[in-house]
Amino acid sequence: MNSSSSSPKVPIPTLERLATYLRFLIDLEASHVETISSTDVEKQTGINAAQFRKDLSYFGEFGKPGVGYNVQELQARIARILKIDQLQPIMVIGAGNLGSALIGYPGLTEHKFHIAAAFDRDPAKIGCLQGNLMILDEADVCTVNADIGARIAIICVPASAAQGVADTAILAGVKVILNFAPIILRVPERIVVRNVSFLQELAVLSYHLSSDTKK
Amino acid sequence: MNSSSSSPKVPIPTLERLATYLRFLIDLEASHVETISSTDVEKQTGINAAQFRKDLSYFGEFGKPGVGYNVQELQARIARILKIDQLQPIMVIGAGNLGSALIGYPGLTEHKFHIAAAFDRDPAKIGCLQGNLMILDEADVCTVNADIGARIAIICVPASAAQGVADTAILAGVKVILNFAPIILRVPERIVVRNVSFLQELAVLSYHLSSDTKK
DNA sequence: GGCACGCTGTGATGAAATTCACAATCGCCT
DNA sequence: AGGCGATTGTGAATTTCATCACAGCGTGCC
Ligand SMILES: NC(=O)c1ccc[n+]([C@@H]2O[C@H](COP(=O)([O-])OP(=O)(O)OC[C@H]3O[C@@H](n4cnc5c(N)ncnc54)[C@H](O)[C@@H]3O)[C@@H](O)[C@H]2O)c1
Ligand SMILES: NC(=O)c1ccc[n+]([C@@H]2O[C@H](COP(=O)([O-])OP(=O)(O)OC[C@H]3O[C@@H](n4cnc5c(N)ncnc54)[C@H](O)[C@@H]3O)[C@@H](O)[C@H]2O)c1
Repeated sequence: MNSSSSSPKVPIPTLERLATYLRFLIDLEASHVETISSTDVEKQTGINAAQFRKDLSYFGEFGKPGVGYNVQELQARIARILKIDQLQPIMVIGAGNLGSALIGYPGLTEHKFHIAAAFDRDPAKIGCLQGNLMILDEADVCTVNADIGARIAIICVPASAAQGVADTAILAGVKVILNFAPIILRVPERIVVRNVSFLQELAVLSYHLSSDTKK
Repeated sequence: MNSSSSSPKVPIPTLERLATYLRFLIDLEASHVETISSTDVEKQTGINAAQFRKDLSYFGEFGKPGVGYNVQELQARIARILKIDQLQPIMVIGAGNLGSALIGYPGLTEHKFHIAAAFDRDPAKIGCLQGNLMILDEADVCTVNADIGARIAIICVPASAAQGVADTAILAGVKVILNFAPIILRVPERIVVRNVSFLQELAVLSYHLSSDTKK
């Protein structure tokens, strides 16, 4: 109904699934599949066919009745919707266990995310290379980001330091934050935060063990 | 209304929030706060007060009208609901970047999760120590788990290997799976899977950059 | 060419989750 | 002791999300 320029209210779950579709389509493209129908998607991903069509419908019309969707084209259009059709620079703050894992993760580049800079406060880490990325001083976040222009920050510092580095990142021009620290960040209205909580995931799983009480 | 023994239909979002409450309560307890009201929770976490009360109401009555909730007691009861009131054994499969970060993560123990064993297929890693945990051969998952009795598995192997190790884990008696590989696992009905997808999170964030087109 | 089939896009319907609103309860203060 | 402000627990209303169902179009087949 409306083009990708200004979509008024796209449900968050739809956005989450778009990323799943994108991944799926990339894999399909690698397998040289040219066309796919919503029913095929349902068979292979378990996501309801109507759901898939409705998700796409928020952004325009993509498919041909009687045929389906062109894999390559759809993949490109979803990437555009998600603003990852060209390299999207990211800053990582905290180069400990988790931060290092992210820096070394090739999957990010595959999806056009680019870790442009990584920061830490530990003098033993500053100046060291991780892969081909040098760890920078967290005090320089603002000046460095004036060059880099990252609008996405990933926070991988201990909970006690998370609010502080979030504030700094926002000052440096970051618009959205992926937070791995187990606290709820206080940020201005306009800033979007998403939290990743392994503990939360594990807790939900752990709860489900209850049904197997027999054994 | 019904006790913690057999709750018929607890919404998943409620379970996710329970973990958040738990974390929050642990921090409160460390700050020697004894009592808290649902409105306080709203102020400090941003979660609606009625939501908080309704979430708890699925599991019985916890608070006192006019007063609020006893922090310590509530914390203990949520832990019990989530089955993490005593150490919950977990197996990790794949001791690469991400698996290693998890193995070295102290936050797990803090929440009564215990990584009882870690497996890999790489001969260079098998037999090595990470922290005080020895990496075991992935071929031994079944025999080892006969001793350990882990019902939770965390999958940290490449996407191409994920389905295989999931099958193995299920054979070994695992009931629920936390999957970090970017694929949709095919598992029997009774098995609960939760996927953690950093790319999905980043994609949702990246999408939101659109609204800041002015500058 | 025309007909029949398959698939899309979407309004209508249904389910689920969140928020509202208030009666019931508690502890405190006088 | 009794009334009052504060806070809980929860049915009802609202909002959000998922699914259904079908009109309409495109393609290929006869
Ligand atoms: N490791 C995991 O598997 C895991 C899982 C879930 C959540 N987390 C969370 O992710 C965060 C990071 O975990 P981790 O295991 O990598 O911890 P870590 O201790 O290995 O690394 C934290 C890093 O942050 C740096 N740091 C501290 N204060 C800083 C500051 N003000 N500015 C910049 N850098 C600073 C430290 O020097 C260190 O290098 C924590 O909040 C943790 O709770 C980790
Ligand atoms: N590193 C990250 O930050 C990150 C982020 C998001 C998702 N992931 C996903 O998590 C998974 C692991 O990522 P990683 O960075 O740790 O990769 P990695 O390559 O560092 O580690 C993978 C490990 O799995 C082992 N392995 C391979 N096949 C195996 C098998 N059949 N049985 C047992 N072990 C096996 C390998 O030997 C290796 O040690 C991948 O699916 C990746 O897409 C990683």
